[in-house]
Amino acid sequence: MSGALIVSSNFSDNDAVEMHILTMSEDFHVPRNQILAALIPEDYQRLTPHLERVYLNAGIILSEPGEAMTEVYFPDSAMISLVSIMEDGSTTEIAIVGNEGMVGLPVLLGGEATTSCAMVQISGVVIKLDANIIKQEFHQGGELQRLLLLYTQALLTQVSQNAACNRQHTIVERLSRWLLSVQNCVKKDELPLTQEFISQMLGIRRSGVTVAAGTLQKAGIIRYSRGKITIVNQEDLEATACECYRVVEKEFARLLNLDKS
Amino acid sequence: MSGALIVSSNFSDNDAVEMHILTMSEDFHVPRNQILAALIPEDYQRLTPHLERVYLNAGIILSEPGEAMTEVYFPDSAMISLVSIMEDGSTTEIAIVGNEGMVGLPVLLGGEATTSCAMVQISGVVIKLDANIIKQEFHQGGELQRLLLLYTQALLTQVSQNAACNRQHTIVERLSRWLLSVQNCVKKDELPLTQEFISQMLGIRRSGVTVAAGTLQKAGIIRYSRGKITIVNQEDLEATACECYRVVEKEFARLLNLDKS
DNA sequence: ATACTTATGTACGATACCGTACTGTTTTTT
DNA sequence: AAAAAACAGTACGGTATCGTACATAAGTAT
Repeated sequence: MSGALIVSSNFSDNDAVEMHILTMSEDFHVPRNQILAALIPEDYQRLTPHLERVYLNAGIILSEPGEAMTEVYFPDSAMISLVSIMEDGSTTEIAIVGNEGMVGLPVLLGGEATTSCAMVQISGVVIKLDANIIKQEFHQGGELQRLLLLYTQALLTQVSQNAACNRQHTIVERLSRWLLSVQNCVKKDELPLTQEFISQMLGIRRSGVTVAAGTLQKAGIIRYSRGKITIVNQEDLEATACECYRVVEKEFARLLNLDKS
Repeated sequence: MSGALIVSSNFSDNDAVEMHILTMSEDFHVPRNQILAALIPEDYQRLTPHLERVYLNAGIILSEPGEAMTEVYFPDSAMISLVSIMEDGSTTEIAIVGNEGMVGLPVLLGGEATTSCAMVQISGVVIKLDANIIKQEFHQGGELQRLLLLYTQALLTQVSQNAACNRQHTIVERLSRWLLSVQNCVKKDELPLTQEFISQMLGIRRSGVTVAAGTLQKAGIIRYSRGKITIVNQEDLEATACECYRVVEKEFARLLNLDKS
C-alpha cells in the first residue's frame, strides 16, 4: 500500500477517469472524513490496515443500480452524488455525499445494492474500505455503528427534503440550494461544474440551467464560465435558495454535530 | 391493557380523531404487520407484554417535526404517510408506511425526531411499542435489528424514488402510482380517500386531482364519489402509472421478501 | 323540509418549464 | 493552423400545472 498505482475504472463517458491510489501520508490517521475522524483511536486503529486512500476523477461510477457493493467509500475531499436514472435516461440527484458521510450504506443495512447510482461529481480523495471489513466492525455495535446509523438518518432527511423540494420549488431556488450544498461539501467558493452536469443533477434541461445561472450572475451572486462556477455572494445565495437548504443543514448539524447540507 | 379506552389526540383539523385501545384478542401473537410476523417466536414473545394494539382514525398525527418519538408504530391495517410540510404550509408525501414497515426509525437510528410528520392516512390498527423497549431489543443485534435495517433501506429506496418521481412524472402517472401503492398497503380495491387528501400527498392542487382522477375514471380504470375511490382495472392502472411503482415494488420484494410499494 | 357543510366539477388566464434547434464562443485535438 | 469538441447563450412554440374563483351535487344537521 505504498507507492502510486493506477487502476482503470468502469466509467465510460469521460476521458479523465483514472483512479490513483495515493501514497499514504504521515497524517493519514487524521482523515478529513468526519465519520472516520470521530472514531475513537482504538476503533480507528483497527480499521487502518484496511483503509485505502484513492483519488477519484469526476465521472467515475462507484456503484451501479442493482450491483452488490464490494467496497464502501468515505469521501475526504471528493463529492459523490447519488443519482436515480429512469428508463428514458433522465437523471435526478437524490443526495449528495461529502466528507460528512459514506457511500455504501446498503452494505450495512443488508440490501447490498441500491436502485440508484453513486458517481463522483467533484474529483478528490476518498477512503476506500472493503465491505466485509466494515460489515464486521459495524455489527460489533460500537461507535462506528452509532455514527453510521446517525448518518443513515441524516441521509434519509436529505433525500426526503429533496423529494418535497423537487415538488415545490423553482429552478432558481433549487439551483441556489444545490450550489450552497456543493460549496459546503468541498469547502471552496470555486466549483468545477458544467451546466450540463448541473442539469442532470437537478433533473432539468441544460438550457434551463443557463437561464437560472444567468439570473444569479446578473444579480451578482455567482460568476461563471466554462465549467467553473464561483460563489461571489454567499449571503444573497442563501436568500435565493429555498428553505430546504437550511432545514437539511440544521438537521445535519443536530445529528452529526457539524455543518453541511 | 384490557377493555376499551379512549385517548384524545393532538390532531385538530378533523372531528373523528379518537384513539381506541382495543382489547387484546387471542390471536394477537399473529400480527399482520410483517416485521413482527417475521420474528422468531422467542424474540416476539419478549416483546409481547409491551405491545399495544390501537385503532387509529385517519388524520391522527403520530409524530410532529422536531419532536422526539416516545413510541414506535407497526401498522397492521392502518396506513401511515410521512409528510414534509414547508414553511408556506404546502405538503408533500415522502413515503407510505403500511404493514410491511414501522413508523419511528429515528428512535433506532439515534436522531429521535425527524423533520417530517407521520400521520394516519387510512384508519386502522397499529401496534404500538415503547421507544425504550424497542431500542433495547434493537441494540441486542438480533433478528429484529436485521429486519429493521432492511426496512430502513427499503424506506430509503421509496423516498429516493419519490424524489426522482416528483421531478420527472406527470400528475396522472403519479396519481396512478400512488393509488396502486395505497391499494397494496390496505389490500382493498375500495379506498377511503378524498381528493383534498390526495392533493396534499401529491403536493398538487385539489382541482388537479379532480382532473387527473376524471381522466382515469373516463378510461374506466377507477370509479369514485365523495371520498371513496374504487380501483376497477388494476392492470390498466399499472400501465398508466410511472415505472416508479414497479421499481419500488420490486425492491421491497427483494429486501423484505414480500410484495408492496 | 331546510339549511349547512363537504366533496367534486369546471373554467380561464398566468406561469414555469420543456423540447428543440441554432449560434457563438472557448478549449482540445490533429 | 485547422478541425473538432465542449460549453454556453438565446429563442420560440408547446404543455403541464398553477391560482383562483365559482358552480353543482351529495351527504349531514337542525
